[in-house]
Amino acid sequence: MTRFSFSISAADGAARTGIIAMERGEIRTPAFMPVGTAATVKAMRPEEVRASGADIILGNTYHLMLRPGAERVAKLGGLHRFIGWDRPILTDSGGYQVMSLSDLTRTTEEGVRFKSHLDGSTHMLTPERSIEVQRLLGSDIVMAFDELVPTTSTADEQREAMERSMRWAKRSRDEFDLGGEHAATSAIFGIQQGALDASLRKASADALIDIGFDGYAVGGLAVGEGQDAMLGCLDFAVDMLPADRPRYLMGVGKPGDIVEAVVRGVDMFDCVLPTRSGRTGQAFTADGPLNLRNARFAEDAEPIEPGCPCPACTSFSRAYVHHLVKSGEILGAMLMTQHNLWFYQRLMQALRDAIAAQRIGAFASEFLARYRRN
RNA sequence: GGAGAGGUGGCCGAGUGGUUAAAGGCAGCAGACUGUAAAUCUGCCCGCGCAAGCGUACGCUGGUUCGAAUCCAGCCCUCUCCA
Repeated sequence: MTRFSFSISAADGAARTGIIAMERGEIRTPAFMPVGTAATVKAMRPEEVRASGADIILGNTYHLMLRPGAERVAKLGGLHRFIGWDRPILTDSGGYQVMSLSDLTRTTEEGVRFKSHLDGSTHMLTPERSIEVQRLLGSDIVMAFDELVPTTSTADEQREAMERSMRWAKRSRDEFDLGGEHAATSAIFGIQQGALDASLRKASADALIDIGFDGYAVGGLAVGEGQDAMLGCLDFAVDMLPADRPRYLMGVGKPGDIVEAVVRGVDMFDCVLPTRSGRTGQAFTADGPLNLRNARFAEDAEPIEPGCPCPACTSFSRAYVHHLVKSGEILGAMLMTQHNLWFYQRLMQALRDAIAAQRIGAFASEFLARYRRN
């Protein structure tokens, strides 16, 4: 029985590659986790997500507690059984929604009171309830309940939010430890906050380390600060987190962001881009993103990305996908999502291979030069 | 043959004297999307021009008026109902 272990097989500079071993399966790092907010990676069947190379997917506390309800999912045997995915699932704590739905929320020391976006009903999310929901879902990697603020908020607001997040991290850890069998078979990650401020990031990291977590996330980035600012923050923030534990950059990102973050020592990522952009017509390729809605693809017989081994590319032309996307056909969203998930997972495999081959620097510069050329 | 309704920019469809190059929707063209309130959102969308602006435009022709998509006359066409 392996509750949770992280073994690094190779390192190249700050970058590392390895394996997170859990009861439900191994996670190859650096890893990309497709986002399945509402108990589905949109437009994909679980076997298609797996076939793309994903070892783990992400689910969301906020959405699932509102619909269908955590207790209902638990009654039906847990999230894995409910959605037909037997590998690890990481659940977000709902902290992100505190910010993205901030006009509907009120934050106090106890937690966050918010109105459901579904029916307007009022709910309370506390660290304890967030962890309980994640336990009811049967999450493999539980995220501490945190609060993130825009990087443009005042220094006082950033400090207060970070400090409150650390108090909530302690409460999250304590609640997790009361979880009995669930605690014995799953893991919990803390989330570093502190906006772009090095001293706040350091204080946050130290607080988390003092509490002790299985893995450590960098939170509160990729929220509009721009890539330069984000990478500048990662330059110091990542190194503040324990080197022998998985480091997870939440919500990131674009292919270039992921490459840059891996170079800086990040092991895990999640992002809605491959799935959401797929549904809105954007395909990722090694030569940069393509908007398949564009008229120039109307009679293009090439696959979405020439050379790509994914099922969408081996069977269909850009012209067909262009037609499907423009027509609003469901298959268009499916094929685009499938290609994008394959692209992301192939990128992660290439990063793992490059680190193992001790050539992450060369790989990164080659990838970024080619990706940005177009 | 009789009665009625109507012809508006690629399509649908507002608009009944000036603030109308003409609402809105669709189609079209492009952009955005980073721990998913997203199969979503934003911009452009008569021609020429960077722009000010100029030209052309609400079935056709003519008229009323300082001014007409809007009022009048004739003509052409479409639809509904009655014979």
